[in-house]
Amino acid sequence: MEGCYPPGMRSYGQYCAVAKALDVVGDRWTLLIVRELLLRGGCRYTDLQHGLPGIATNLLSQRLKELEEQGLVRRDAVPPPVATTLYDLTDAGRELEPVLRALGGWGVRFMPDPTGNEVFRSHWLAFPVSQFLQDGEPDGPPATIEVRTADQPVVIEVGGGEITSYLGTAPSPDLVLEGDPPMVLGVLSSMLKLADARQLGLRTEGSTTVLRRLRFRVPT
Amino acid sequence: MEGCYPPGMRSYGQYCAVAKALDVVGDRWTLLIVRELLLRGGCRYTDLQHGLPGIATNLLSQRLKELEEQGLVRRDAVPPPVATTLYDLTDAGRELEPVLRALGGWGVRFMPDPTGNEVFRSHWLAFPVSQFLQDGEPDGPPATIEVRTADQPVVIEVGGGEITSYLGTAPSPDLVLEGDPPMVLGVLSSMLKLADARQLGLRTEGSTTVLRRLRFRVPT
DNA sequence: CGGCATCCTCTTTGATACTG
DNA sequence: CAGTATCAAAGAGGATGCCG
Repeated sequence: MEGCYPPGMRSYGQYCAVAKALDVVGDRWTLLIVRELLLRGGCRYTDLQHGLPGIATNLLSQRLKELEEQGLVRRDAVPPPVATTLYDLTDAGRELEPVLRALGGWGVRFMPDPTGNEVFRSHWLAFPVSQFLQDGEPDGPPATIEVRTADQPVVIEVGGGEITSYLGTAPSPDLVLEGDPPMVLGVLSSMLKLADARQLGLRTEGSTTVLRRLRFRVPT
Repeated sequence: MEGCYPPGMRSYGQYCAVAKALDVVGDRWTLLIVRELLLRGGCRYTDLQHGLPGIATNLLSQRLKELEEQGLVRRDAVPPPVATTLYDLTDAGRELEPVLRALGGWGVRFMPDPTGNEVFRSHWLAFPVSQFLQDGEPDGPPATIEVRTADQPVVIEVGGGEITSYLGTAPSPDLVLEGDPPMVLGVLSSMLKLADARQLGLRTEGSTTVLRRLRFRVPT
């Protein structure tokens, strides 16, 4: 039942769009590599390794090769003095974003009960923040939240009805949240009350009133 | 890096909604099983085997067990005289439909170039028909197309701006299309001209004017 | 260092055969 | 019909080695 395009390529052999999509991106780690490239844009091999804790290095290199052959990933050689190669998505690869958003939207149901020994990377916040959080007071003044919860600080900007996030620090944030990822997520999504979170070890600096502007909504 | 919920369960160990979703539905065949259950509703083990050509029976039984443990699939015992067990999705499982639609929407790009030795099942048409086809003449009279391309005939009903499909035969269809799946898909999506398709072996009965009402559109 | 390739072990998959 | 049992082959995970 192997369509067997190149030898070693395993296909479901079904004339169905879902099966054909899974032929290309259904292998283990593949969609997470796409997630990394979507969130980071062009980046180096080592950056990918950092964003994919647990992946074996040979597997990452193999997947990148396959993705390049399938036309989802492009490999750009950056000339000296940088002298490295950057990996980035092609248009076809970038068009997987709705798939990742749908998967993430379905997967949020598992976020409230973390196993405790899971890894977290700050830039993973970008998807949920833009997908699930809304500014409940579009006419309110702009406000910034700095989140310190993992490898790098993240800034969340609220204002004019929009919510954006980026890696970095804010010069004078209205609020600083510091604590482990499930707690920070819980507070941002209003699923955890601030008082409870503080009992569990959340540290805050500044005014927490901005949190009341955040509206959590899983798109239907 | 194993979250290791039950022993044998392989997790990415990442506190990320996408990774958590893939922990549950990222294994080989899992999403195709969900596709079958979405398209068929409650059905028997053997029906699933028929809709999943190529799956090993032990793997199907194992996946169903896992899906049941994860709360995506329910197993209903039907009492005699039928005396069988039906598999069906729970609400959580059914909520994967947007994921499958996104995957299918991305995967249609591979449909124009079939490898030739792929399997096709008629009920797989239901997703693409409802997702990609629109009735371009909502004020036109109702019309029916009967498609004979695989294991069972399929009826496509066009009318009032809506397009629906179901397995079965129409008493007096306006048009009958008979040929292999890529050709029928090509004609339905207007990617293949009727004259060309006929040269390639497409057989038709009745009036083909209804085809001009069908609008193919990949949702953005 | 960054960017892999190799080697080895362990797990998962696939094909087939068999059972209540 | 609805699975379980068995076994070979493929793939994943981990450690380490190589090379500019």
